[in-house]
Amino acid sequence: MSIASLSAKLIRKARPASSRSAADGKTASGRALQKGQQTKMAIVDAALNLATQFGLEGLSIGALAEATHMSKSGVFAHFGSREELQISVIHEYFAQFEQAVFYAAMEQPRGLPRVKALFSNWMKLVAEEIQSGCIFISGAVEFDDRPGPVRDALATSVQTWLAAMNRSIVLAKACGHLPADVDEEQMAFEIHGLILALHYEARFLHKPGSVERANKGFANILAHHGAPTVS
Amino acid sequence: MSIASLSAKLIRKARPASSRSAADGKTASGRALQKGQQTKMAIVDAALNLATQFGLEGLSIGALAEATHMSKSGVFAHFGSREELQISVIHEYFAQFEQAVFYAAMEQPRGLPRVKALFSNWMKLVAEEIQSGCIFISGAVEFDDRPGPVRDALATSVQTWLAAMNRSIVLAKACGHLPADVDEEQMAFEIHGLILALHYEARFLHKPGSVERANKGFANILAHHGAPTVS
DNA sequence: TGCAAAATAGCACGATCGTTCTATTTTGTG
DNA sequence: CACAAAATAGAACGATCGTGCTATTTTGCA
Repeated sequence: MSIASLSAKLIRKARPASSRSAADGKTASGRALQKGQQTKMAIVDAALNLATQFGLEGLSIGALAEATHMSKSGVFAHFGSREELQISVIHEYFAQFEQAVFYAAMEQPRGLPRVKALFSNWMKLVAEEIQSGCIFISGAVEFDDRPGPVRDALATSVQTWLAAMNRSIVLAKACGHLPADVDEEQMAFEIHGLILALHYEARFLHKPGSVERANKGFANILAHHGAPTVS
Repeated sequence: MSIASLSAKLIRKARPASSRSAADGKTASGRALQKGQQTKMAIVDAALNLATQFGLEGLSIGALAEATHMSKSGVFAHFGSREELQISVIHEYFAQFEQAVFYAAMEQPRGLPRVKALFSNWMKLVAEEIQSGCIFISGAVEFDDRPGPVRDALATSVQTWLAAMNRSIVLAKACGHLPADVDEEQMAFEIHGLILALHYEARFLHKPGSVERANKGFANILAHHGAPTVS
């Protein structure tokens, strides 16, 4: 399953009202109203901002109500539970991540250029998140050993992205841009480490030069795994 | 400042009662009682267990009281605030970390053997923490942008350890075990990334083979930075 | 052994949280 | 415009949290 097809799946669930009314045959109105979805999107946007800063666990409905100038129950009614709100935030973050990192790199030709673009886009996003925070990283810590739908949504999103990264390396091998004996799992693991080190040392330790070190580390990984040395 | 000297500094503060009584000249007893310190150590131990599993923010005094079979106020009185409790936990974790990773590696001769031992011990500890959690990692996320004494204690501990790692690489260069032009900050950054990737992929994603990938990554880093290829 | 001080317990406080229930307002449409 | 349904607000709930205050017990030493 491609990262794109998963994204499409996430978009479902958008219009539960219309399908339910058709199934019930009870309510007369055949079309879903739009005002609700509209404000719901605004709430999720605000929630994403709060969650990136304070984490998914630090996201409270009261603070969210204040941020959106609504009442607590007004916000709550859109989701039915805090867990659903958190899941909505995860899906929204995943969609934005997919757009900024994955799709943006698809314009590059398959092979090494695309691998480099994927890393570059990923780096650029995380570098911005040094200020705001990244829920793929904070969420991993918060839901380490807390099973449930929130953890599942988080893990699925991350795994989907990491799998996409893996495939791009496999494709680079197929293109002859990387030696055929390269272990893509190993290479993706090392790249993931660079991103995590960047986030840790820059955001938490405020250590200067972390972005450069992550870039240098990527070049080292490429060189070590047999990519042609360039630029 | 060595990691050892910092550890000694952390131990201070242990006996506030005796020094205060001497200063006041009020209380007659010249010696600090021991029962309090004893149960305090037991509380910190239990708190460390809770904190590794649920994070420093997930550490509640109520749960800690239940774990130690004490009353909330009985626990609370030993620290005066939750922040002090969290700081005590951080200091205790740092002391154990220092013992298991740093001191244990000091038996190895300086140079590459000691660098390898430091990484090996670090790896072994984090591999165990796949089950329990690591407060240097979870704490970094929880106190990303929350200034205060807890964040300071956390950051100081981590920086002390990373500096020790750095120094071991510098020493390896001085011994001629690594080329003189090796960038120890770069090398330490990449090693740190491996540890973080191990913690993320093994503990959160439950991905098998992560320990082997981290070890392989360390060998790759050594090779790329010009260490003699061995075993 | 007695006595002061330290250690611990018990209780209650204010605040915040997610959630529920019941009005009230707003929306979209016949 | 009218009317039903959707959207939002308001108030209250039980639970949990850190913390302060006041007993009560335990400790260590003269």
